[in-house]
This record gives sequence, structure tokens and C-alpha cells, in this order.
Amino acid sequence: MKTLNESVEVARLFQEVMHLFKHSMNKLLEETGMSAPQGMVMNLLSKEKKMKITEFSHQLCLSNSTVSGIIDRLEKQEMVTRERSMDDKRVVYVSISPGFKDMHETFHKQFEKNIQNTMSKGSADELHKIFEGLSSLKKLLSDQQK
Amino acid sequence: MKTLNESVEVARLFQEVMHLFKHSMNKLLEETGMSAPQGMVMNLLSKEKKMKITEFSHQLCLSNSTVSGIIDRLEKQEMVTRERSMDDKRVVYVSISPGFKDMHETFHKQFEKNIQNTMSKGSADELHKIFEGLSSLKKLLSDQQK
DNA sequence: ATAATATACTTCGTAAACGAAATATACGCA
DNA sequence: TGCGTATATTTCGTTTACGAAGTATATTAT
Repeated sequence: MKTLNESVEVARLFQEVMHLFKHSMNKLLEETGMSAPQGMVMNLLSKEKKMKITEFSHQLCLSNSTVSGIIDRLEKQEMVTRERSMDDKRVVYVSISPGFKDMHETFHKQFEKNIQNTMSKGSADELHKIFEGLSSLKKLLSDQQK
Repeated sequence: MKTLNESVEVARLFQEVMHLFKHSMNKLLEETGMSAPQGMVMNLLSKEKKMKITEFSHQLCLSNSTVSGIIDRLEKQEMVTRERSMDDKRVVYVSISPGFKDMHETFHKQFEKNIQNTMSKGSADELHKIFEGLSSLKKLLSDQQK
């Protein structure tokens, strides 16, 4: 019957790691002046030039309303542009502002270097175990959703 | 040089689990009308009758200002009481409101049952691996902080 | 004893995050 | 064609989260 203590410990540990994770992301983005969620949006835009709000929501596990707000603030900083689709006037495409493309390129490379730097402190084996552990936890939590 | 992809995968997976975790907590607290952070505060108060704001901050990895706000809202719902310390007039003790103690007892038991229910779907071995993985990740992220 | 510092907490401004409701557009079907 | 439903996004109200600045009290040094 000591599953209770273990469960609570896992929950507490996860919370701690969650906290560290957010701070880590913020630190990696510090020089850019972007927040973590803003950085994640820009990161996705590195691969796809144009993205719909709903696509961001799915990729980032965030609600549409949250993404809408993040885009608002990126737009205010003139990092991205909103553009209404002509095919389907309900959809809005987000893309990197022309004037910000070069800067973004620089930031993106720096970010990749930084994240690799952090993670490469762990061996491949260690990374693998982390991945496995997270997958198991994901499964437990997903099952409970129902 | 494929650490980059693995790092990004771990980051993405973590984000996903983070999302599930929050929803899980919200679901476990649904009937109580409390949010996850509010529930965590009440949970700590199950063990310690009186706690300082700063103690909550440390236990929950939150800033004092965040905790202050959470207590504000719990106080408005008359679940907890603030009380200025006589020994050191800077400190504020938070405790469960007398009128809410019984209700809290019920909620607490239900919560423990629920969390155990979720986690006990995993074997002891699995829980152990999850714990290990999170510990490793914690270490990687902590080291990078410096 | 008093000035400088440190500690505990609150307040404020900003960014997230969510769900619910509102708006606009698209689609299916009678 | 036109009505009901579905989809995409925004807006709104609430809670969370933070750091910086402010207030009050305590401690230390001189």
C-alpha cells in the first residue's frame, strides 16, 4: 500500500522538473527577448513558413485562445505577420515578418546550439531512459483521462 | 550529432506530459471546485496545520507573490485563514478555516484515493523507472542553470 | 542607539493558460 | 436557395506565474 507515497513523490518530482524545464527554456531564449511559448512558436515557423492557428495549438498542446494571445504579442513585436487565407476565409496564416527573417535565422541557430549543449551532458543511454520514463508516465496519465 | 533530434524529442514529449499532468490534477480536483495550485496548498495543509507563505513557496517551487495570490483566492472562498505571527510580525501563518475542516478531510481522502488509482495502474517497477528518468532530467536541467 | 541590511509579505504590470461565448465563414442537405 | 451545423479564430473573465517595487518588521554593525 505504499503506492500512495510513491505516487505523491512522482507528482512532486514532476512538478519540480516542470519548473526547471520552464526556466531552462526561458534561459535559452533570454537574449532574444522572447518568452518560452513565443520561442516555441518561432521554432515551428523555422520548418513551416506558414502555419494556421489550429496547427500551432495541436503541435504545442495549447488551446486556440492561448495561441491567439501569443501571436498577438509576437505581432506587436513585429516578429510575425497574420494573413487571412483566400481559399478559406476562416483561417489565418502566421508567418515570420520579412524584416525579422535574418534575425530569426541567427536566433534559431543559437537556440539549437544551446539546447544541444544542455542535453548532450547526458549520455545517449541516459536520454533514452528519460524518454522511456516520460513515455510511461504519459501512458498512465492518458489512461486516467478516460 | 543526432543528440539535437533526441533533445528536441525529449523536450516535445515533456511538454506533452506536462499538459497531461495539469489536466490530470484538475480532473482529480474537479468536484472540489479548487484549481490544481489551490489543491496543492490545501494538500500541504493536511500535514502541517500552520504554514508560512515562504514555506509554501519553497515546497511548491513558486514565488512568494504567486503563493500570495493563491492564498488570496482560497481566503475569498473561506477555505483558509491568514493570521499574523506574534513572534515575528513579518510572517503570516495560513491555516484551514475552522468551518472548512470537515469538508477538507473528505476532499483529502478522495484525492488520495484518486491519485493512487491513477498511479497504481503502473507496476512498482514502472513507477521506479519513471522516477529515475525524471531524476536524470532534473539533473541535466539543474546543471544547465549555472 | 541608530543606520544599513536583511527578511516576509503584498501590490502591480505583463505574459500565459483555459473554457465559454461571440463572430465569421464553410458545408451539407432538403 | 436557404437553414442548420461544423469549423476557425477572437474576445472575455478568471487563475497562474514572475520579477520589481513597496511596506513593515527584524537583525547587524558601528
